[in-house]
Amino acid sequence: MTDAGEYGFMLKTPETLQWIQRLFNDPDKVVVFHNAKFDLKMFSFEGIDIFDIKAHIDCTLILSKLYNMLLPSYKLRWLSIHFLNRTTEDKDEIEIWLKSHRREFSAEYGRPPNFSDAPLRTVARRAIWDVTSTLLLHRFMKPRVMRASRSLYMTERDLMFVVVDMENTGVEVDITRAKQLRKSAKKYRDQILQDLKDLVGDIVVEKKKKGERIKVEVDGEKFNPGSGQHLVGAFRKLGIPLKFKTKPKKKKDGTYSGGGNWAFDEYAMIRYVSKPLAGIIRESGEDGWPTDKFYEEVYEILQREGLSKREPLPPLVLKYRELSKMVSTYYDYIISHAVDVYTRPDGREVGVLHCSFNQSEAKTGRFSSSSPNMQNMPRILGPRECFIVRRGRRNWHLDYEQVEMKFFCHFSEDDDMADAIEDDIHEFVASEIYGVPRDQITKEQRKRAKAINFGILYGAGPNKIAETLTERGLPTTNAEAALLCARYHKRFPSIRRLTAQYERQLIKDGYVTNPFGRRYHVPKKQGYKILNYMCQGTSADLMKLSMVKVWKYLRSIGSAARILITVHDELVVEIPPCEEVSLVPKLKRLMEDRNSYYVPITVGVEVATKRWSKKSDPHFDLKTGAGLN
DNA sequence: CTCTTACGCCC
DNA sequence: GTACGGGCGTAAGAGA
Repeated sequence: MTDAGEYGFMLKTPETLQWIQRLFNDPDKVVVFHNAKFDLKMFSFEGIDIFDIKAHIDCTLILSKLYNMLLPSYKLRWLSIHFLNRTTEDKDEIEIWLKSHRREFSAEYGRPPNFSDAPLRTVARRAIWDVTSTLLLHRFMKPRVMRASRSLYMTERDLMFVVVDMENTGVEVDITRAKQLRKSAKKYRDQILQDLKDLVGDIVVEKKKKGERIKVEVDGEKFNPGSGQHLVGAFRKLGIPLKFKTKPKKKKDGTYSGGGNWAFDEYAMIRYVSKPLAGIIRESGEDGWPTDKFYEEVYEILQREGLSKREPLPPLVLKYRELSKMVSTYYDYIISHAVDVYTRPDGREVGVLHCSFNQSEAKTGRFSSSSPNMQNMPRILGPRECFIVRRGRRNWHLDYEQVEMKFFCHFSEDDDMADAIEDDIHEFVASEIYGVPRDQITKEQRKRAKAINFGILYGAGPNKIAETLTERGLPTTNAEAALLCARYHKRFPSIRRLTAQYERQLIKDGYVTNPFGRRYHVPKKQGYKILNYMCQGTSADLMKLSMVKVWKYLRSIGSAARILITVHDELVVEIPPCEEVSLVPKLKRLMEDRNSYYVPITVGVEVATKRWSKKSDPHFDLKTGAGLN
């Protein structure tokens, strides 16, 4: 579809690809996509050099997200109906076709059908409706977003190419290691399962059927620690009175649902066992004990303290869950999704994992990551060991230090807090709210102050702060937390002034704007979220800008270094050793901003030489350059 | 097969 | 008197 109203539908052929190439080479053209990243990726797979496009590429998905982050849907269909008053059939013809042909198609071709398998007429009709909508949506969104958030949109637009490049690069994985870890995790998982079966035996399980409760006997061999219902049966059989229920959970739309079932999460389990075992659960989690140590320790405590035979149930269930998760979420996934797999001369099987990064999913402006999610890899347990550094490269982790807390200082403009952020903000706040000199602050006091700092950043109230602390093993009453919060606000009055100011802006305009021009439309009832949106979102936009800067710089000098992943305030770049000396300090400077804000925004640098780890290499000193090459 | 619920990991 | 922010993925269960 063009501005002149011409439209058409093309099949993928060498000729049409050439046509696309010519279009991309024309600096006078503006080419619009809804979710351009997807199309750019497709084109790059077809051999088109998307990083050298002369035309101006726009994305209506990104535009719509910037226009308003709170819309119930960002599908072309919804946006068109809502903003363009376009009409459409109630049903999605292609979706219907896919659904009704799934079985028969899979039987014939051995895979489920996709878009391009649908009848040409259906596909063409839908495609034309889509491109027409996209162009009209562009006419609506572009001027509005350019008025409100011009430079931000330009960053997001450049960022699309960075993301495609990053995803196409992928990360190298050590499949041999993943298989070893999976084997070991399965071994312990099965051993623990056997222990649990022996401990629990046959149980009676309550199931629901059409609103009625039905009792079913479950053979000991069929016991499943992953089932809440089975756990209820097991606890009853072993004579452990059930005490704790799940609480309603907040859903994405802000409403609450769920809750009321018997809870078996870690905190509940800790409260079901005696003190020594609870200690083991906590300590093993904090220090990342190996499974065998945990296992032996549980039984040793049982002996030593002469505890009841049923006591290992909760810790073993926790460990079973953890190991199951490791196997299914991480090891299985890595092993089955690695591509370009080959065996290195040293006998190790390695491959590449191409995960995806979504630059316009999170409301605040942050990236999200999926398939697999690289942003929630456990920090202490096995999975990170599976990610390795490419031969002839080292991975440099550049991370913004305390960046959200720094923007918090920036917005609140509290001089004392700004001074403390570069040292130890939690200790400083502890000293202020406890009225104790900084060198006399205890670990507990600092921990509570830290919880308050983050709690206030996240919009929590005293009760929630008390609850969080208690769950984390530092019992705190509501009154205690309320007192500390009150002292906090008395000592740092600018925080309340700031939130009040945000609330006023919200009432006046319906949104609040961050320093990069990103607007946060927030329901008036949820004003407590704004402070967090501002801190989290400003950090995110700074990172996005940095990624574009870094990527452009690397290209401009023809560097072989590549951006691998981003984890919110951290950027991982793989660099050939010969470039390190000049590049690392340069990237650090590119990312840092020591002047624009109330406090200097600085970047910490760490290097990983073999595996994915933030641990510094003790043989490398950035300042002296010792250890290079 | 799809939805909800519970759980748990990350910043 | 209110109320911790932002994500993703898995398994189990229930209803269709």
